Amino acid sequence: MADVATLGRREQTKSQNRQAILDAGRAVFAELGYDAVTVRDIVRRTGLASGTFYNYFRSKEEVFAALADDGARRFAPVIKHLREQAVGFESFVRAAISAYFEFIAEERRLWLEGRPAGESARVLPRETPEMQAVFGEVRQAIQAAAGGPGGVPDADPDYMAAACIAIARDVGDVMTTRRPPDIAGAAEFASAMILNGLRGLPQRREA
Amino acid sequence: MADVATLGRREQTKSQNRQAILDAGRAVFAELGYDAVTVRDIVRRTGLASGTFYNYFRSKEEVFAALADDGARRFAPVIKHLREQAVGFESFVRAAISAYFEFIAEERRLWLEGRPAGESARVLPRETPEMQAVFGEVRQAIQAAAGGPGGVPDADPDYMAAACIAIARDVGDVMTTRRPPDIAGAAEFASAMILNGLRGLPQRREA
Amino acid sequence: MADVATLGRREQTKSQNRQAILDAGRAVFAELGYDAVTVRDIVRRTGLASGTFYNYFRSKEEVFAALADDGARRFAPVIKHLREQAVGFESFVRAAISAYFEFIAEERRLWLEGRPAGESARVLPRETPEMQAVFGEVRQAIQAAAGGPGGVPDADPDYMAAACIAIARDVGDVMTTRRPPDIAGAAEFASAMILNGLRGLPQRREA
Amino acid sequence: MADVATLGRREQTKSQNRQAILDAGRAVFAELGYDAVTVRDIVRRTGLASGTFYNYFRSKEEVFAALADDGARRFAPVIKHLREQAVGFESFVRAAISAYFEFIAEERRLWLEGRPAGESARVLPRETPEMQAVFGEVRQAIQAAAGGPGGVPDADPDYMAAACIAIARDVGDVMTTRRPPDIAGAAEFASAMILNGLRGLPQRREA
DNA sequence: AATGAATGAGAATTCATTCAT
DNA sequence: AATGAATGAATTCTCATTCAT
Repeated sequence: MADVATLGRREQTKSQNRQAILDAGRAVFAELGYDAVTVRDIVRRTGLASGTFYNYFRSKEEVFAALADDGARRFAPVIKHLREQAVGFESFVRAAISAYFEFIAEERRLWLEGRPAGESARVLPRETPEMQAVFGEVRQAIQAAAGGPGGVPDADPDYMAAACIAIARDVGDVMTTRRPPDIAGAAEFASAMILNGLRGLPQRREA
Repeated sequence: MADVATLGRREQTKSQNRQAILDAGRAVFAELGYDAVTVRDIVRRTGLASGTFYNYFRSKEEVFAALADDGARRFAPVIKHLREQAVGFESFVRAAISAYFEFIAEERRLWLEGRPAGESARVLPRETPEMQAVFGEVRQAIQAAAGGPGGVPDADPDYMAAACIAIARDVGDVMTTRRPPDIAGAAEFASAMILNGLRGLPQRREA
Repeated sequence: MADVATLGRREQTKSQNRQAILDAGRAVFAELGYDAVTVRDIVRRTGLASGTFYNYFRSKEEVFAALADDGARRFAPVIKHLREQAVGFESFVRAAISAYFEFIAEERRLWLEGRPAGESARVLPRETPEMQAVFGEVRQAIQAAAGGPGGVPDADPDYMAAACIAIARDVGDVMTTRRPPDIAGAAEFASAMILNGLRGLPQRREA
Repeated sequence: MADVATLGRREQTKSQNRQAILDAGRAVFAELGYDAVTVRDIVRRTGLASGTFYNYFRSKEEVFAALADDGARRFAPVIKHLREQAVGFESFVRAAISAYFEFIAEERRLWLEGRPAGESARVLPRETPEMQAVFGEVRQAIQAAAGGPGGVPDADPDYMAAACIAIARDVGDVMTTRRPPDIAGAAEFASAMILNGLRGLPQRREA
């Protein structure tokens, strides 16, 4: 945690500083939530001088965007892999939900670990830039698959994407509040809800 | 508990100020969004002196909470009425979803009406304290009905409530971005997604 | 000098604060010059809290403008009196020039008094908001009188005003650098330059 | 003193950088005005590294001073030529004023050309370092000629120089605000004002 | 209670200057 | 010499909160 802060400033090369800011940003976004975060919070966490921040980013918005970008870059292949790996839409949904639930349970665990017992999470893992990016990927995947051969019904793709992500996100949120979180049970629930929900949807064209 | 008619003059003024602050809070939360709102914004809107605010609330958080409370009190009977009116869970879901979608579409319309064309909505109707309260009511309703005679399956009630609300909320959000919003279509989509989704859920007890 | 700063804050009434800011503004504008002055400089000088400044003015620009306004209000009657008092334009010019030169010599004297010997003036008295206002008054007076019965020639009034003020200002500047300043001599010089200069001007209409 | 041809390669580069900084300084002083200019502005314009600036100048003040020096060196012969060319003081004044007014009108025109219509000039040509230098030259010329055979009266030379320059400068400023600027008229006005003004001046010695 | 001016901590941002490379 | 990232003091401005009236 204090690693970055305890490094001498001089030793940090240029790209290390950029990374230090991103790391600090990730940490404080997770800790305080996007709106509560100030540029100062990020800077403080890096141990850099305040002016240095502005050599890399113009605002916390840019940091968030860069983080989301990073996330998208890292997760896009994972999602892609999941889709290729899976036989049919159903197995894709189950795999994606499981991966997501495991990820947020782990994030939550890490978060609670570093905290005094009384303090409860203020920010949900799914609000991190990375997760925003993942949601974007999934949305695109569903929208692309709508009405296609994968088994996704020919209903409104925006509605479908919104509904699927909403279920995963909010069931996941409930799951992470449980001690211990029942990852398998929650994943089974969310997957069933999504798959059955989609299955019964009215088709857009012809019966 | 204390009837308005039984309040003396002084208490009248007192509660008028409280109400003025709540009204102002509702307005600015809707206008600016929770995070962007400052106590000054609320106070300015009331015309009261800034110090007066602190006679009634300690922070904007308290105002928001009071508003949500108000909402809960006002909407609880509406929800109840909807449930009593409906024959079975399905017709309750359809009625509730339709009512909600109509409400947010109307809110959105009113919002856009008062704006120059270019400006897009910054705050979603469902983020208002009142809607938070409605979601709470619905959550309780579903949780109470789980596994009961109304047709709600015997699955995890927290997950079910979360999933149902999530679908309604996020499909509703997508709907309100469309010009014109297809209320009936979106309601049909969300209802089908919820009802079919729930129907296929694994039961908790027995096979 | 420290009077204002040593007063307790509480004792200062609202209008006293406004005045304190204006006084501080006048002092620091004279000391540092308009561009170099920061809001902080003004605030520091008042002993008030930084936020208090913004209860009265939005920027140093507003302070300067208020000061100039003040100056205009105070000097307008003086100029007017000078004009009424004077028989003809010539005696007005002589009186105005003398008054001006006496004023800046005095300002300069006061300024030097409070300074260590080595330090030279950084800001000319004529750059104060008050003097800006006076120049404005004089400009209007000359422009109004052009071609009229007072003896002001019928040449371009803007050019005349600019030239007269320019002479007074710059000869005055040179005068104040002399030890001791020869007020009478400089006034005689400037008056002669202005009056003879104007006298020989080509008329605008007819020979 | 050191001829360019005698400079070695290294010195060549050195003086190229110095010149680049001066050029950039001239440009940004003209564009932004002295006070608004930052060292960064100058450096940015050169394309050099920020640290390099400090190998040549210690501050923007030094750049301005060097520019003024340059100007003085370049304009001194021009002024001298004007004086030698002219028969008598009057023709010198007329020639100098005309040259000056043509110069600032042209500068103004060039400035406005590169601007959107709404934007008005922020920096006066006469505030450039070069013009400061020219004024210095003229001041010396007048001071040197005072009471001499050229027709300059035997009055206080500092006052005379100040008054003449003041008239030219401020009438010129007014002229450049007019669309189109009446160069000939303004020059006639300023020349007449100066020459008649000087003519009537009280002599210093003898009655 | 109500008032509203005063407060001062804290946020964003800029920029002259340094200094390791 | 040249480079240019790092520095951190300085500046503007906002806002929750207090408190004398």
